[in-house]
Amino acid sequence: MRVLVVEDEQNIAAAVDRGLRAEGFSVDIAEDGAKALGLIRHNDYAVIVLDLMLPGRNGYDVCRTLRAAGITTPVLILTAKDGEYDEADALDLGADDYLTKPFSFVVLLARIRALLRRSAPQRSPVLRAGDLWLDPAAHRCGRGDERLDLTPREFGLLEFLLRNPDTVVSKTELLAQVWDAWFEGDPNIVEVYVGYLRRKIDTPFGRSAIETVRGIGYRLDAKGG
Amino acid sequence: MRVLVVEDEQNIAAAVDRGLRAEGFSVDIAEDGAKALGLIRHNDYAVIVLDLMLPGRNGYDVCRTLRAAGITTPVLILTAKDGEYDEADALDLGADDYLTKPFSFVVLLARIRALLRRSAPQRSPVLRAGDLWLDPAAHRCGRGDERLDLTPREFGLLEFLLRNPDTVVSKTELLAQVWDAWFEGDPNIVEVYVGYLRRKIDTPFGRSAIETVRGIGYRLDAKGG
DNA sequence: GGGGATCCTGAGAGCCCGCTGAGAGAACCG
DNA sequence: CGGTTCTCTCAGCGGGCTCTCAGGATCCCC
Repeated sequence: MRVLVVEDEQNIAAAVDRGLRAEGFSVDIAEDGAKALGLIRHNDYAVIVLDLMLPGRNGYDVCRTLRAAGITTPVLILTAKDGEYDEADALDLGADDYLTKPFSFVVLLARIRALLRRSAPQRSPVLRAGDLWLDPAAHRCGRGDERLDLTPREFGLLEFLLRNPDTVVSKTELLAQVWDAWFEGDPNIVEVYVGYLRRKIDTPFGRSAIETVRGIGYRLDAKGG
Repeated sequence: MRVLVVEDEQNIAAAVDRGLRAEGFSVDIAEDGAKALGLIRHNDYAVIVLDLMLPGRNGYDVCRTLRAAGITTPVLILTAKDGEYDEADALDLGADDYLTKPFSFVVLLARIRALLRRSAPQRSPVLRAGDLWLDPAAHRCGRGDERLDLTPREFGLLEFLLRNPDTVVSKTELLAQVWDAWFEGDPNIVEVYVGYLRRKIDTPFGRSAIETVRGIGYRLDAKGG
């Protein structure tokens, strides 16, 4: 679940970044409107959080441009109370929701979740592979009756695998989708986390839902192993 | 497209029945859990709409029982807001989606459609030559029902041959396509790997899908040998 | 039928790939 | 501010895969 945050104030951007990641989102940050539009063109975001006050092309521009391009990704606008544009304007721009600075992170998170719920009418709450299940909305998962306790990163990894059952996904793809789009680290991190996951969802049950395809990547068995 | 509605309240059952029929579904109604399980055992439903509050065996029981029996039919649970079980529980039971009463028929219909879309198998194009098959996305292959265990290089070779059935491909071409474009080694490697492949896909089955065209290259028989 | 070219195959060496344990650093929580 | 959790790095290891090589088998042409 990827979110784009368009915000030039470093501290706000960093805080939102951290918070959303902790909730299992994959976050990209853009400091100005031009960069934002570039990212939007090449990526498929679930939600865009957009500050109106930006250097260069402002949020107003960005929102109009992407709507004109036929992109319907939900946009949540951040406005300063004393800003040039007020809350009412935000909705006219094509935004789906707005939030006035300063805001609490909890509220932001709630609004984002609301947008996600709203924008995904074809939402299918529970992903399944055999008796293995995961509910993205409730942020829970389990095997049969047994609940599984996963860290955010493990959860994101399992969610992505469950969305692509019986398909081999490469480590590069996993890095891009579950980690960052331009992750520059050691792909070994994927192996490490697949290992963690296996020790939670497979080993205790004597199953093997996650298969290694040597030289290619990993595959989640649609029957749960 | 058959739907089972498990609901004891006559007026709700009748309304849902009427509505779904108008949308082209074939509908069965069960007033209690026991009847529901009986119907499920003998019929193949596309979706099951299940009220949790039932006389006798309740929805909780029904859902767990059919999941335990390995039935993966999508289940949409109806819960009363003040009920014994809440929405969150529904997911643990093995349900795929839930809806809180009272609900509008439009919403119910949308949710059912979503479940149908998701349970529809997203088929990836599978390459075939007779009973020999290879699924590039899942990275699996086999002969008939029997699964074949190939190494990455063997898999790549077979995939390329299957993409060019009944065509003679030279060793140089295979080296360029399956190995590196600028492969500088001994072309004998192709012979070696064709040998490996034959011992896995042909010899055990008494077939000969891969033919040698002396002086030219190899050809894969489109009928699988 | 002989001889050369081509193909097949068994054995084995090296190495790449993926797995895992240990641990550092950062974030979070009381 | 101390403890805990989570993320990520690193290095070692073990196994299987890739590839080389050489000798034998097969084919084709003269």
